[in-house]
Amino acid sequence: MELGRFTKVFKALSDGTRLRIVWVLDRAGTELCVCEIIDSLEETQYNVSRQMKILKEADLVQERKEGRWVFYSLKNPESTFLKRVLGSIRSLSGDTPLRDGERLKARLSLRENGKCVVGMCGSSLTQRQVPQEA
Amino acid sequence: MELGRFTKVFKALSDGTRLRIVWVLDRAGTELCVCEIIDSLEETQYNVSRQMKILKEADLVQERKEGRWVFYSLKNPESTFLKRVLGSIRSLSGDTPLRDGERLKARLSLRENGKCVVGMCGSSLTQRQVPQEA
DNA sequence: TGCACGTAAGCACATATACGCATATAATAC
DNA sequence: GTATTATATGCGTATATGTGCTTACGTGCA
Repeated sequence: MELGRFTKVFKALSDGTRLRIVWVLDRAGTELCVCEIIDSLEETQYNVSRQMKILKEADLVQERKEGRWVFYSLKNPESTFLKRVLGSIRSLSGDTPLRDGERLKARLSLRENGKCVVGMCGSSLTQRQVPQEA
Repeated sequence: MELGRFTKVFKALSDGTRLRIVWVLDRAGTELCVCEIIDSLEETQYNVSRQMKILKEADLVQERKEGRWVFYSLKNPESTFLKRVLGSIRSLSGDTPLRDGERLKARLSLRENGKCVVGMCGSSLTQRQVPQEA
């Protein structure tokens, strides 16, 4: 497997926001609506959207469109390399992922018939205000 | 394990030169003298030296000084995370690592009593000229 | 047709990164 | 001492990256 493929993947994972997204996707086990990721991380809409694009270009996630909604999921790792890398992320812990996981769980409980039915923040916010960092 | 630790490691591995260095160190199985790394990668002295510093700051390698020589080796992975990540790099292949490995082997054969005794390039070059890329 | 909403993209800017070059540091040799 | 050798560092610069803000796109609904 080529050098460029490796560096691309590592680069995609070298950012905190993207790492959290991958972690949450892995944790969820299913595809997630963008708004669910936004609410889980308490990040801005445009930032999450941007990072999703980078993760997609690194071939780490795939998207599925359904009406206005876009669902993202981890791509099935086609190589030992990706299996190991994704596996490594599972040992991620600490305050931030912990809270992300809790918010993810809360967001997922709002689903109906396993589908996302609410927008961002579970309310009518279009843009998020600055999230409080730990 | 903290988010920052993860991103730092991934960032350190997101560069082609550094990835090749880690791969060569892993491949060698022993500590390598800086000049052996330089000759294996056919990279400039200052560039390799710089990347070693970054890898050291990411806690991926350790150094041991002996007179004028400095030997670098992979740190023993203290976590599952690092074990998996380093394991993932082992599946690296392609032209560049292949050639790096061949040059490494050639360079290691110049050792005496398991020690590096020649300088860079096996000759008297102080600075390397531009390496030809594939 | 027009509006609302989920998502993506463009622009601006501050910061980080990679890398060539020259030079510095440190240890050995003469 | 000076010279030589192995390695490290500082400077300059081109390019990449992260992120806030605004705006555009696309779909569904009144």
